[in-house]
Amino acid sequence: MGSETDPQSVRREKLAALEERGVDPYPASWRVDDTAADLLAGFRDEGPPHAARVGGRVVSMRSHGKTAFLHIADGSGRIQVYLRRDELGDEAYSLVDHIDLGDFVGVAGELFRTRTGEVTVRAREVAILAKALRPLPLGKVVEDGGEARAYHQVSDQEFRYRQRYADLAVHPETRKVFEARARVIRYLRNFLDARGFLEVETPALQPVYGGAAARPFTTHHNALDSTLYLRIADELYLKRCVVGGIDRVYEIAKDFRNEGMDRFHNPEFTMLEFYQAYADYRDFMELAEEMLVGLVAELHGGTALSFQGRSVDVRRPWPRIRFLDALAAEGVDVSDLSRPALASEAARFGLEITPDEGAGKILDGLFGRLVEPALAGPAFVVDHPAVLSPLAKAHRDDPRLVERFEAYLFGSEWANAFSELNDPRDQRARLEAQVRQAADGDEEAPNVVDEDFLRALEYGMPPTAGMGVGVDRLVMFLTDQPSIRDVILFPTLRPEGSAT
RNA sequence: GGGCCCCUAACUCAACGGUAGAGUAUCGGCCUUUUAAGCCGAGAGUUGUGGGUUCGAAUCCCACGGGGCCCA
Repeated sequence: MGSETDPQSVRREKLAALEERGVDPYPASWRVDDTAADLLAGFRDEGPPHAARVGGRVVSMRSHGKTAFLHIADGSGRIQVYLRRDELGDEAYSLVDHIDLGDFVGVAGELFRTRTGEVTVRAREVAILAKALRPLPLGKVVEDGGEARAYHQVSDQEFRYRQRYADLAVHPETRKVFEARARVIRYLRNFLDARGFLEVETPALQPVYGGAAARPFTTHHNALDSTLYLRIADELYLKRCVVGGIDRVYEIAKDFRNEGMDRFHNPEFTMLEFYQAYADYRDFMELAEEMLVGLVAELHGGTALSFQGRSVDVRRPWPRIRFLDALAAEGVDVSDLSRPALASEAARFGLEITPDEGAGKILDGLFGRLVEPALAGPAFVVDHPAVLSPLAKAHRDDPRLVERFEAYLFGSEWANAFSELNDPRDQRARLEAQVRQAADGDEEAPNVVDEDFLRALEYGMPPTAGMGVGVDRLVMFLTDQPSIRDVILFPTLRPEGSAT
């Protein structure tokens, strides 16, 4: 295969040539004193020359015979390097012939400003730090008055998701998304820490799954010879913590749901859940508003947020829309919440339902079709029917409803909260009803009652509010990324059939 | 689960039933302040895979694979 101009063969040949000269193409270390960004920021035209010692990946190269310019990129940004044969000597300069785009190099020298005005490291010493055997699809990037114009960048989404390492190496803006993601998570942690919440870790491997309606991933523990499930939610364990007296508790963790994948769903995703004793869902609406307003200010300043061409203002307070009122406003008859009545309403609105879908599913479907798309600005949907929410407390004013809200943004739910159900008798009845649903074919209902959870509730759980936040989706909104795969470093993909 | 769209050189794209091309990248040559460096020259493809229609298929049809978008 290896014709002489095939990039990978060429690189292997250069590597062999280096080793023949006694140059280690993968040295153990190279002391770095500076980052590209610091050097550029700290440069002064007057005064003695500023020493510079950097390392980075070669992302562009212009060789002129006895001189060469290249740009190297480190974690902070990129900086130009200027190599002269008369200053480096023939032997050191000949390294230039063995450097390819994508190689890591170390450069020591001093800063100067070129004729065209770019702050540049004039090299006194050059070393190859790691030879790249595989070419990166490096497009050309031109700094144009602060704006980086890029040419011929890889646009193939599959490549970007499957080879995120190359995507990151080639697209600085991809890294920006993940820096923003880290800021979001840091903000959430600080937000809760500052309010006295304790961060905990609960099991990802669970003998009984619960806390949400979803099909689980199933696995097996060999030593115990027992089936275990990857958690679909943290809820039931965090409530156990509240039973134990951790009045304010939270967890940021991966949940796993064995369901379809799309722009808003990845099989493993990051969930924040937090619980506060002696609070109710109304308190948490305030908290949700504070949280999002704070995040928007943290990431963008101000209260404006744009997502995929739509712009909203997140200023408080947000409208509170009662679930059944919203459906009624669309013409749905919600006077009878029995399954037959709802099924006929669904038919009237052209919503197909299957026999195993209960009243809750139908309500959910009607709501998703008729109401959700219109919820562009921040809003709370509140007071859901009890059938939809087996873990929420019955509404103090209307026993058909529960004390629950979902926070919406850009037509999509990003948070879900209840006044938590703490009556162990009511909770048992609802969990047993779920198991019956499972027996009737509902694959999203848990198949056994979590007796240990009920035991915990029987010891007594104070009145408590709880909220779950889909962190990935929140990051999508805050970073204006169109797909959940753009905010997960290594999203789930179908396994590659054949390599290379 | 259903519908629509995409897959051509390493990258970005053209060719839309009649010989598969360009720019970048790569390779060789020249070049001591360039920056999408420049000039001269070269190599590079089982057009995602498999089948079919046709004198002839990247192009039309079918299946499969992968991806994207929309809907359930």
